[in-house]
Amino acid sequence: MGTLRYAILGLLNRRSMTGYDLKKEFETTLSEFWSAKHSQIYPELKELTIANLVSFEVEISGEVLEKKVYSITPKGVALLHNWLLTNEETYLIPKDEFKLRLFFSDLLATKERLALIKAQYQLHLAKMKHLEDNLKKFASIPPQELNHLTDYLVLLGGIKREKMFCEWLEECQELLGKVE
Amino acid sequence: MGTLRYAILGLLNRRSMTGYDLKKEFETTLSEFWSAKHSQIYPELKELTIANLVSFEVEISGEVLEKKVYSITPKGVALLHNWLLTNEETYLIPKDEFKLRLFFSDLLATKERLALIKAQYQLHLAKMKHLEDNLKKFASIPPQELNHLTDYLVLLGGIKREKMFCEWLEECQELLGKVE
DNA sequence: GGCTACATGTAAGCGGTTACATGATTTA
DNA sequence: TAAATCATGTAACCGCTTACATGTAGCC
Repeated sequence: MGTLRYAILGLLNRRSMTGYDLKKEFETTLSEFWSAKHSQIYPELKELTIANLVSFEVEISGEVLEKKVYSITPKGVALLHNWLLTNEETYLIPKDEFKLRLFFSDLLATKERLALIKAQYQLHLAKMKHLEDNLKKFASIPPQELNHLTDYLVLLGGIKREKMFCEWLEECQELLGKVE
Repeated sequence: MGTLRYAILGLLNRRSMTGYDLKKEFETTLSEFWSAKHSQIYPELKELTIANLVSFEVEISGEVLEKKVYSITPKGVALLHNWLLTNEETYLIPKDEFKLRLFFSDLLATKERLALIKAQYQLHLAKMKHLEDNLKKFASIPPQELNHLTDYLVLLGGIKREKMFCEWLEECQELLGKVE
């Protein structure tokens, strides 16, 4: 797939930044749908530079510290645009360790099984509340500006996902509570 | 994590089988929440055997073909049971290439953006219908037997996930259709 | 006789994480 | 002046996929 390169190109298309800035973007803005550690980002930037998809300028921070500010090249923009259009996805079902546990949970006592579900429910409930908190950063809902609208829609997708999990886990709890 | 070993132990705890049978289980029964290729299964079975978590007996199929029928050992059952109880999950948000595309889709024309969403919608709609079809295999809903009930709940989770995606994509279509 | 399914393995490579490694700048 | 953050890299390893490799059994 090589999706990381497009995530980086997409971010650099919004604004020029350093590898460290990119790292922070993955930790915050993109964390809902993609992630990458700096140990993956720096080598990728090297490759993208060689392929002439990005370029960098060295900036001096303070007295001596050199930082590389990366920008997307016209060739990079073209590739990014092309990737956005050619959507040959077949949609891979994400692995779900909790469902695996649930599937084999006939080995457990009813009490243990319910505890497992409750713990998972708490995780998703907390996540949902956290995401709903993020709605506050939008001045109007839905946002009028396109850039903010896509941000909003992605956040909405996360909230819906967590809500769905919570509802499903409630149903699991109810049906499995009746057993024995 | 080393989750694969528990998936295999869980399956062997239900019934003894060959590596090939396991492969088919991953392709069918577990496909909604876990997957593994035979190139991963066979080496894992080797390791599990060395660790005395499973054992095998050679069976002759036809004239000469030897197949290894694996069974879980008491030590394996104990480890599986322990894994089910110690649920130290922190819940990792699954990567979502479509959301990444959507997030950067301000580069596209409205028409192109809507086409992207529609294609994704079709994928999830088809998946949902396919999963709903699978409900037919249950004699009663909800199933009475515990074993079938966990199967049912996992399936239900998949259907709910696809339904959620469809609803979200409809909202995306509506809000982005208004732009410009 | 030919095709599909059964059956079992290994090797190369990719995407990703964890750990190793270093040093400057800012802030409390 | 100590701690947190900024800043950039490499190395080892893990989980997984794709491809390589081989052969049998059952069915039409």
